[in-house]
This record gives sequence, C-alpha cells and structure tokens, in this order.
Amino acid sequence: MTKTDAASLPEFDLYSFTPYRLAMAAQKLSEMLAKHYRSQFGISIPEWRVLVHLAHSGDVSVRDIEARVGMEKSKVSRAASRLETSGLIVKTVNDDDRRLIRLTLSDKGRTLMSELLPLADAFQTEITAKLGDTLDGFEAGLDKLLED
Amino acid sequence: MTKTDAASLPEFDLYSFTPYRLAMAAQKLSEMLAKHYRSQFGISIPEWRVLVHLAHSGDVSVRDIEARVGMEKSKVSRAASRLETSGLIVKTVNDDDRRLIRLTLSDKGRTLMSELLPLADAFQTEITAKLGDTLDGFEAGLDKLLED
DNA sequence: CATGTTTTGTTGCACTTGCAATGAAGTCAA
DNA sequence: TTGACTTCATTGCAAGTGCAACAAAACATG
Repeated sequence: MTKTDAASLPEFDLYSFTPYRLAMAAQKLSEMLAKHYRSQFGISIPEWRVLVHLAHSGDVSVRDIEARVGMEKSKVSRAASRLETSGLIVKTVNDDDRRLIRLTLSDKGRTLMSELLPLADAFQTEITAKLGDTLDGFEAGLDKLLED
Repeated sequence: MTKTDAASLPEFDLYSFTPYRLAMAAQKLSEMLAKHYRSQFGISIPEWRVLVHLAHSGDVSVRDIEARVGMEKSKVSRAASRLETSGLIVKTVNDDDRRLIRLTLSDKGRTLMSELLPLADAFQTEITAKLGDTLDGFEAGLDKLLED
C-alpha cells in the first residue's frame, strides 16, 4: 500500500471551474473600468460604487448602500468619509432618525458624475458588443446566480 | 442657463450594469466557496488558488502562478509563505535556474487537497444545477470576456 | 571576460479590509 | 419614565493588499 501520492489526487481543472472563471472575468472588467476612472479622477472602486448609487437613488444612508450594493458597512462608511474629504459628497444627519446619515452628492460630485456616467455607459456598450450573441444567455445566467 | 443639477445627470441603472452584476455574482460564489474551506481548513482564497494550481500542475514557480492565475506576484509569494508555514507546501530552489522557486505540495498538502477537491467539484455541480439551461450561454459569455 | 540589462522573488510602506467592539439613537413594554 | 433590546454608523486592530524598491541570479552584447 502506497502513501497518498500525486496520482491519488482527484482530477480537477481549475480553468473550467466556474467560480474561478467568474472571478477572473469580474476582475478583468473591474480593472478595465477602474483604470479609466482611477487614473482620471482618483476614485477607488468602493468610492465609485457609492457615487453611482447616490447618482441613481438620490439621498441614501450608509445602511441603504450596504444593503443594496452588498458592501460591508465599514467599507461604505470609509468610502463615504474619503468622498466627503474630497468634497464629492456631503454627510448630514437625518433629523427624523438621528442615527441615520444622509449622503448627498455635492455640486462637485454631481459634476464629476456627469462626466463619469457616460463613460460607464460607453463601457457597457463595449461589453455588450464583445458579448455579441451570447449577451442574453450570459445575462440570464447572471440572473440565476444572483437570485435569492 | 442652469448650473449642473440633479436632473442633468444621465440615466444610469447600476443594477443592470454588467460589470457590477458580474462582480456581485463572483463575490457571492467566492464567499460561498470560501465559507466551506476557510472555516473547515483555515485557508484563504489566495492560498486556495495556489493549492489548486499546484494540485493541477505539479511543481510550479511563483511566476507560473502569477501568469496563469492572474495574481500579483507578491500575493503569490506571501500566500506561498503562509502555506509553507502551515506545512502544506514545500519551497525549494530550482537548481537549473536558481532564481526560480519550486513550489510543491507536501504530503500534508496533498492529503488536504484530496479532501478539498471533491468539495470544489460538488460546488461546481451545485452551480451547474443552479444555472440549468442557461449554463451553456453563460459559459460562452465567460469565454468571450476572458479571451485575448 | 566584463558590464549593463532583464528576470525572479521578497520586502517595506502606506493603505484597505473584515470583524468585533463601541457609542449614540431609537423602540418597546411594563 | 425606566430599563432592556435593537439599529446605525464609526473605529481599533490585526491581517491582507498593491506598488515600488530591492537583491540575487541569469542573460546578452561588446
């Protein structure tokens, strides 16, 4: 009887492992996108997510972003602090519930987003083109993975 | 002429932005998977990637993993150091090219992988089931995004 | 050979991250 | 009202991260 050796390892092909492929694809797209707005506007990915959510939903609290964007609340909190420091958003206390913090785009932030959003839109178009006729199937798969 | 105001922001729906959806799906799968092996075996995602690559390819250098798995070389280096500390891999100098470091699974590491790989395989099966008839379209989309 | 260039892996540093602990504010029931 | 409990945001801490700088080895070209 032999000791556990190389031959005893189950076959496993990392490169066809869906979570791995998905992670690689996500990382690639994130980096392509981040390259645009990091170098041009000095914004990190978490900051970008907060900004987009604000542009989309108007006033929101840290909790809202945590829930809807799936970011840790401390991550949201810190991204918001950085954005406040750079003058892109304003934090005010919600007077109805003084635990909540209202995050709002500043004029500067709004101006920034009016430049950034078209850029994101163009990127989406690029991806759509790249996916071509696999687009629908791909998005349907994403739906399945994201549901519940 | 008005200043830039809320109404002037382009429409943009974060929740149908493909990079965002992709990032969310990837994060979700990674966390589900990591929950299995982090809690049971105390292994992080970068460590897991190195181990799988070793199980798959036998001896490799840091550079090989950097290139094929798309990890920063410092990340690979540190993951390898941690794995060496926990006795799961062995680092030896390659005598043909003494800059290269041969990473090899130890017996302990091989034993671990013989438990871990079936678990990954089961997870793949789970995902495949979840994707159902969207599987092929989804994988085709991933192929397109990952090519070049 | 000699010397400049490239490749490989590690490390220093500043920053980010996740998690748990904290404090402040709100809620609820006696 | 009081006191126990919950919710929200921030922060301390240890660990992880990316990037640039680095040293050692290999390579190239005179």
